[in-house]
Amino acid sequence: MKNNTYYITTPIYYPSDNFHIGHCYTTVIADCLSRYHKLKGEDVYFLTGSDEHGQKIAERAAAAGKSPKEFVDPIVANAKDLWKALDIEYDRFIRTTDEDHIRCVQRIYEKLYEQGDIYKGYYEGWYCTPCESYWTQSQLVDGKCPDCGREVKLMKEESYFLRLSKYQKQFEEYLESHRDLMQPESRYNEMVNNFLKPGLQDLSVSRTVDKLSWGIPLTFDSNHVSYVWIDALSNYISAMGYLSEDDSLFQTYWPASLHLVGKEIFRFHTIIWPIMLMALGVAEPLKVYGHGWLIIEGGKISKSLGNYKDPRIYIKDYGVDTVRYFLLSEVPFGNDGQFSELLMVQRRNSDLANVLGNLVNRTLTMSNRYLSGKIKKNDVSGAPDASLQAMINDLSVLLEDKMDGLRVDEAIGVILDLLRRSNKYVDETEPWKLGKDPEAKERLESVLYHLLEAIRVSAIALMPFIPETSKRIFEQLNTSAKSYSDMAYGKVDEYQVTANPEILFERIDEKSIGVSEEPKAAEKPVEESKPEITMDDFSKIQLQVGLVKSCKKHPKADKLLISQVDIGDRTVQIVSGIAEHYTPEEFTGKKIIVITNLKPAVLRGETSEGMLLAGSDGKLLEVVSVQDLAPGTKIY
RNA sequence: CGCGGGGUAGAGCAGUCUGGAAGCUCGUCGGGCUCAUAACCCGGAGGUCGUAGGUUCAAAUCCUUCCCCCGCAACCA
Repeated sequence: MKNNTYYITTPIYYPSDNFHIGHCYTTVIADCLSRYHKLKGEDVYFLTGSDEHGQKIAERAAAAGKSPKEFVDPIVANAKDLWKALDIEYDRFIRTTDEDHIRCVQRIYEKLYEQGDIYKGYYEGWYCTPCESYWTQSQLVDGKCPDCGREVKLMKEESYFLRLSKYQKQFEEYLESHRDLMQPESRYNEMVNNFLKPGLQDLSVSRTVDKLSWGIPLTFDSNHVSYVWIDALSNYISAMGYLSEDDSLFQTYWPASLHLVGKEIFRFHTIIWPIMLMALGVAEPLKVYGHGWLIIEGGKISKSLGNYKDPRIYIKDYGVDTVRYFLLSEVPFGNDGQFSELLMVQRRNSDLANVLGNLVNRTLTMSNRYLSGKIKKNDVSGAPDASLQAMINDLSVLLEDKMDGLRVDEAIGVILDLLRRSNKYVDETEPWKLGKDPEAKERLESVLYHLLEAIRVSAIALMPFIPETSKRIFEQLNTSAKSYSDMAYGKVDEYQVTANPEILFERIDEKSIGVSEEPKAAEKPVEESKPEITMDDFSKIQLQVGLVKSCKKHPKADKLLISQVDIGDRTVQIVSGIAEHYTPEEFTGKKIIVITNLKPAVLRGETSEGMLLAGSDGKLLEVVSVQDLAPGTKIY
């Protein structure tokens, strides 16, 4: 890597469905950091993309009667359109179905295979045929399947494995001197304690074609395709031409300066990926940042819950910069943040309309009214000038400090501080009074010049965050002093500002959005329906009323309750994952609906002889119950 | 005793490492101003800094107890 390069990536997202505001969050941060480093004059490469292989997409495509590629194409097209709408300036959108990626992944497999870091092995496990699952010795209950309690047999299935274990020690040593690989650092212990200390297991990296066809074929074994992580993680170097005829990008940009990832895939990026690279003899990425999530009304954004709208609706209603600004400012470093339309509008009103927009508007109006829009640099100084000048000149340093630390939200705060100070400066200097005093023309010009400089420098700082707005500000100021080196007081000799200032951000009445928000969230179920079934299928299920006679917590699991349920002719034990929603006391005595002919299962050592009906939206969970029917009554 | 993070004004956070007047943004109440987008500026109210104890001249900050939240892992028929 050359000194002056900056290579940043987002995860490649899984296009089993259209992207939501959570994807936007990661991508907008990446875009912001990318633009910031470009602004500083660095040679930036910004990669994003989609991860298109795997079981789930194969299944969803089959359900839709399409090939996987056909299924994914429109989703990817839609994603690109979304990034365009969000002003995302990426250098490449890589798809794991791209020719060059596939070729690169195959070569990586070959290389690792040839040097013995990938070996053919077997899931050696106890296989339960009816459950189609493997279990380790320790998972077995009385030597039987922990799921269904039946006999298991020792079976082997072919798979290739990546020797993570071989590199464990080497990686641990590397980590000790590169703690800042993991950002925020608080996740360091989490990773080391949970995954490294217990010892790394070799990672299964292939599937046989009869189990999974939608993957990259392995060149040395036509019976296997790639499975998940080598395929997905390699995108960061396949996009750079690693192991290809032209690897100039790789030579220029690798190692990556920053992989931005959600905290749910942090582990793969900070353990498996570095070890993979170690095995390939390739340098480690410099940093991996696991950011928090946007939370909607207490719950994670989720495709299956359908608790989100197409982000383009917000862009259309409020403008791209309102959405970008909110995403960048709302979520504290490494923590989760709240997303709601109301919060977004509030932030737009208070920061963008009141502080920024109004400052620009009042300054331009006075410039035109009192000095016909022509303001020269001028030395007639007054009391508050020095402190404003100091803030203008300090901005780039403060901004750099925050951005280097990935404190994007705090970086915005630093810019807002200057804008707030500028609004205060207006009150301190009272230019409207100076404007009425012919003697004070020089001083007035100096005051307005200070304000224009504060706005200009702020607008430069805001370019990575809200580029469209910065552009509009430069147009209204009619200035070309907008490079990084222009972030200092006094870089413009004379302004001739626009005669017709336009409002940057109209205030939005909060009442106009509060109403429509809540119903709409629930209105839009994105969850796919299950395939049609026949009456025959349904009649296989035996549903009966059950009376919960007693109930206790599962001694070895947090989420499970164990209930003794009277279903008329007998009493059965049912284990259910509702401990977070019901206490044993309040659950006892309920009359519930039970599936009574379900194959018994063993959950953490307790037999469950049925299943109860309950509904959940991800947050609220309610068990279906009846009033008057007697235990044992059949439900149709 | 699986591992980790956190509890500071109605909301969201900083301050804790390196002990020394409890701070910022939003909201709220009052005042000012009139260049501006009901904006902007100033001021007020609002805190047992989770709890109990300890160290110290001095504790949000250091030590110990307990309580509560959230992640990870496990588990969710």
